[in-house]
Amino acid sequence: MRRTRFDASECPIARTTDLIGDWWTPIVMREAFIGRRRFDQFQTALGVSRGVLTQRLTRLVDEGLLEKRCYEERPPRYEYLLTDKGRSFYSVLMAMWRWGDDWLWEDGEESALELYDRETGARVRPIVIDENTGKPIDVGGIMAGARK
Amino acid sequence: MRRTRFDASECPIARTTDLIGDWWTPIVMREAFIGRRRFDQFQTALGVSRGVLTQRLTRLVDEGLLEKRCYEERPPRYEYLLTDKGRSFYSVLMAMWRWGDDWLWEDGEESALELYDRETGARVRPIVIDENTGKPIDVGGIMAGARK
DNA sequence: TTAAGTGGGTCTTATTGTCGAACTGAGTCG
DNA sequence: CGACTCAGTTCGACAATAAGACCCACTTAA
Repeated sequence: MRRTRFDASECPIARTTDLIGDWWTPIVMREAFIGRRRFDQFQTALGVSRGVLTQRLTRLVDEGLLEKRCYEERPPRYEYLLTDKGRSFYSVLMAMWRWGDDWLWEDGEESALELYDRETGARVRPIVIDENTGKPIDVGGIMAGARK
Repeated sequence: MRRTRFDASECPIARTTDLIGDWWTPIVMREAFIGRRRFDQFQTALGVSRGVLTQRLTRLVDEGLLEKRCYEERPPRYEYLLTDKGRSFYSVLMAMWRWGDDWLWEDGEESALELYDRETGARVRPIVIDENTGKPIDVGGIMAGARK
């Protein structure tokens, strides 16, 4: 049986899950944000099987998060660049970072990595708020409903 | 071969991926936020195979996002409740919502669902910012580095 | 001019994961 | 008694992942 697809769901969470729910995919995107571009850069950085990497990069290109560009004709060489859609996915990774950093280390243990502002060097802590009111998002205060 | 695990990675994104990278898992969490509690509520709402649902709920309990509680002794009946860790995962789902809503509908088409403030009824648009400066998170401005 | 190397993949085999449906089992209801 | 409910477990078929071998177009070094 084919794995259940969510890409035609009404729910944005489900559609996003369909795209990034493949094993490795969020981590491939992370590497793209770090600046990796070429197949072998991804492959050696991640140690992922070449077959899986091919499938993931191809899907991310198909979905428009990455763009495959030939940067050299002879011999033919390609690179994978972030598109606007791909770049804006950074928010999701940052939300994942924050939650993972807050909850996925044992008490006493601390994650070794932190986020910094490239200009000021200040520590950055991602948080999800409502763009309109500036209030933090919390479970109780929000509901989903039909578009008015 | 066993699927590659990221739960011991140094990177919070990778650890989060390990947890929610299972097919169905983010959607099970979504249902928990909607208020589902019992096995059959999840199962009929989602149509997921019962075996997979069992595995997902068990893992979410093991990882501390849900708590399994017996709410009736005779006959024995259980419910799955969000813990603090689970509730705080809402941010990640909201970031996924926003990105999916922005990018996963064709031009001209619009998603049918929106988020509303439960009190004011105003539309809510999640956005990820830096908690310290209030500035939106963007790719260029941030770097990851060793904890100082 | 052949040998080794590089970038970007494909192919194969073995193992895991997922799907759908049927089955189990404790307990309740009529 | 038989039917029904909740909360799962079990099963066989099919899909996805891992690891590594292989391939091909070119380039560089000997």
